[in-house]
Amino acid sequence: MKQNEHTVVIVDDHLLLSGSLEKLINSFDGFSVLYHASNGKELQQKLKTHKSQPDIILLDINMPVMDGFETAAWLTDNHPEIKVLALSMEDDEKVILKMLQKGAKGYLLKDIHPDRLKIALQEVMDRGYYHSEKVAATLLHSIQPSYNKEEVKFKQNELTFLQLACSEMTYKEIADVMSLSPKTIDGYRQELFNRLHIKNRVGLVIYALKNDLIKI
Amino acid sequence: MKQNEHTVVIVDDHLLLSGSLEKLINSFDGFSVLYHASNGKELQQKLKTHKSQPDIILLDINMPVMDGFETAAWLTDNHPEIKVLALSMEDDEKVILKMLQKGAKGYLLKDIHPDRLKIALQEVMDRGYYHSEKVAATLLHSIQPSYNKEEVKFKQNELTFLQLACSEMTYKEIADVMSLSPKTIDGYRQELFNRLHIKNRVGLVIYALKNDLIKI
DNA sequence: TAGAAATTGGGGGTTTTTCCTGTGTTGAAT
DNA sequence: ATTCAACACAGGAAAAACCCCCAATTTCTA
Repeated sequence: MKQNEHTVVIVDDHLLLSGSLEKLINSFDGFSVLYHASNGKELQQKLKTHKSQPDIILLDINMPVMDGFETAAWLTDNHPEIKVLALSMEDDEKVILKMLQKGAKGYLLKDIHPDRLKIALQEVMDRGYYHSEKVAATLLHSIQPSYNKEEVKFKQNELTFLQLACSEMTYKEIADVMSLSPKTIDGYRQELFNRLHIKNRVGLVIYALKNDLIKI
Repeated sequence: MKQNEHTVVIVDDHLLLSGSLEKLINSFDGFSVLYHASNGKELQQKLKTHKSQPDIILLDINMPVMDGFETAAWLTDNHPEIKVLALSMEDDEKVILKMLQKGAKGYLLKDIHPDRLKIALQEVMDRGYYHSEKVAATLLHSIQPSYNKEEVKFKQNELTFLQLACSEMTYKEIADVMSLSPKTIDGYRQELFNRLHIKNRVGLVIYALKNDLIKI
């Protein structure tokens, strides 16, 4: 490593990406890759054993073992001096916001042009943050007031019921696992049916799927 | 491009990956990247305008406009001499099989080690095909005789019922639109519940979703 | 601190779903 | 000609889902 060079660590379980990314970054003037890790746990260990710390960590979100959210949170707590740049395919507003709340200094989408990566690394070192255009737009959107997009929020119990109702359990069984009376469960059901304008449990499942409330 | 060098075209909408992948492949002895495309449509155009054809096309599956399946099918029909190597994150058996049916000569998972990519390219040129270990295992599994994994086929009426049952209609309504007696519909229901080992209509919806019988 | 709102759940009813068993008809195979 | 399998459908009944109205308690809030 040359002097005055900024160092990067890549945390991604897609070896093909991280491997070729390393070549790319090493070709950038002023940046070099220290090492890789394929998940958060591995990163924790390597941070301990390697003497020199990276300036920037390029962090993927979807990883086995210890995902990007957990890892970012841990890094913010334990290594606040290291700048975390999230690198992900998802431009889902909720994911982006969550990642930034965990302390990421920037969020890059994997569909950016390679040249952009250099700009991103430079900006993070210079100004302390960087975001893809799409991400910036998403962020802007997230702070806009939402006029007609009727806000559908769920209380914790309601959400739990809704998710359980998307399984093969009967309402009686749901009442049991939630330690509530079947009548209360029936109350949740009626309330949700009315609010979401649905006719039966099938409608509930469809709604939950369309709104990412459950995973199949 | 040097003589005797094999040429590669990358089709992927993740510019970051395709950009750094290019660097990687160009560093391989005997391989060089001709150009990129970020979807099937773009590839079609570039194949027309560029005079020299690639030996191999590295093809992502998830793309906007014209996805990997469509593109692979088109390539097989129109450029059978070009070897298509699918490159994807999904190790879902159905996806792999579908891609190979469309004519792909190989299937690489994005979590393979960069060194593997060179082997894959080499193998495709030498032997005509290459698969990741995981993919090979999946393929092997898929051709094993399925003893207990009973083949689930649906008769036309059964399938229609199943799909309608995934809406908010009552069985009575389904019977009406299918011009059958509610009792017949009930017969379909019982038969399906038994065959698919499900307990109620929610189970039916989940099953239909998992098996791509309906779209949300 | 009174009143409103949210939370929980009971009473009691109808409709739909779920389940089991049985019957007549048809068309193909023996 | 008989047997067999499939299909469409019926009767009957229990369980679950669905629906409306009401009440006690807590919690928020004006």
